[in-house]
Amino acid sequence: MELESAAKAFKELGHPSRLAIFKHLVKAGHQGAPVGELQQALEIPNSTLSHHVSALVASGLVKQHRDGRTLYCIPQFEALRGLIDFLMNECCASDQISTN
Amino acid sequence: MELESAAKAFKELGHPSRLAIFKHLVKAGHQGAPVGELQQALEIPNSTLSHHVSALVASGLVKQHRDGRTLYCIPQFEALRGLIDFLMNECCASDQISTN
DNA sequence: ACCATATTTCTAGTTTTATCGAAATATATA
DNA sequence: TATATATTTCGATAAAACTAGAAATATGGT
Repeated sequence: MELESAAKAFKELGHPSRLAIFKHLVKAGHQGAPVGELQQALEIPNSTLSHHVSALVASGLVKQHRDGRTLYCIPQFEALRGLIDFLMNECCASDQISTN
Repeated sequence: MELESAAKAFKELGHPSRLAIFKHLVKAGHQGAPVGELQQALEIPNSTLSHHVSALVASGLVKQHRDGRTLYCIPQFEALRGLIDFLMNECCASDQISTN
């Protein structure tokens, strides 16, 4: 993963609401959760939430999938994995961090 | 690590210059690198660089240690580890991410 | 004391982000 | 087609972040 796109993803996770959104989605698992569920859980106004979700989608951390009236937000575990790898590989002196 | 402080750290890593700074420091190892070295390596104006470094210090990702006229920036591997753990523990559905 | 080096603080202009009510769009159902 | 539900887009404002030149501070050497 390149520095630019890693920075972009970190930036999106760098907002408490968006980090909470992403966390919620990850906990929900591979099927994700509807926007409405996020709204109830986090109590953020519709329009504000929508912008935050859009930002996460733009960064590649989330994708969306409509099922009828419900729009599911699906966390992208590959992208998350990419970030973890970035922190571990690109950002670590080899002897500084162990995995245990 | 709490969500608020994780978000704060992610936010700081969410800027290309700061992520590059942090990466440089990590590569330099536990002794870190002087501000001046960062300046030469990244070609960012003094004052701008200084603000970025301050932001990293404020987030806990970097500490500083003066040696004569030289101010060393020391990456905080504990904090980095905390972020990796946050992504792996708080943000992962147990069966989604493996360590290999 | 003076000068050079290293880095920060001041100041100010520009750009980006955050926020959210209200209106609009999309889909489903009666 | 009328109505309800789910979500986004519009529009406008406020707040925060980015940038960098110039001046200031800190330290060390002569």
